[in-house]
Amino acid sequence: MRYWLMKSEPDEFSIDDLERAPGRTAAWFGVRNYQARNFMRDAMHLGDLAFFYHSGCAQPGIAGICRVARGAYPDATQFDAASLYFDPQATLERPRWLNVDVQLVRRTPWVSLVELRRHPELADMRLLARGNRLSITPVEPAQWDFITRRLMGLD
DNA sequence: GCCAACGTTGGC
DNA sequence: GCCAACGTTGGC
Repeated sequence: MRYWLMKSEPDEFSIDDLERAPGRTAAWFGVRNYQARNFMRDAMHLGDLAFFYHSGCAQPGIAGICRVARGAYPDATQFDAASLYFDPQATLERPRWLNVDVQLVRRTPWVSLVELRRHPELADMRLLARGNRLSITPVEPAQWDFITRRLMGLD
């Protein structure tokens, strides 16, 4: 099993939205970056755990934990001409973009970006790399344990 | 609103 | 294949 960090702008889709979704499960749609898509396609598996990270807001940071509830499948919004995420080059036969489904496991004590940066144990987190903009990044098991145990106080 | 950093596009 | 121009991300 692998660990991930998935960014979402709370104005677009927040942890509250996921909590309110049927079965606390929703499609992680709208990823339009090949590297992030390939992570979903090639490396994400059912049951993987991910931090739900709020970006592009006043208080960027981790707000909860979710689980991959369905492996990668075509993102419906690429076919929807009315969607912000419409891609005229995508076809049903040859979809370009994928998404997974995620289910909320739990809200967690909030861990800010500033807090994450304070800890040398997390210095190698992909999220914190200079210039990183990837919306889906891997998290090492040791980093996951440090954040969940030491910073969130979870078992 | 600013701007650094990155990804994509398209002319050549 | 190169690379300049442009668009986007996302923290501040």
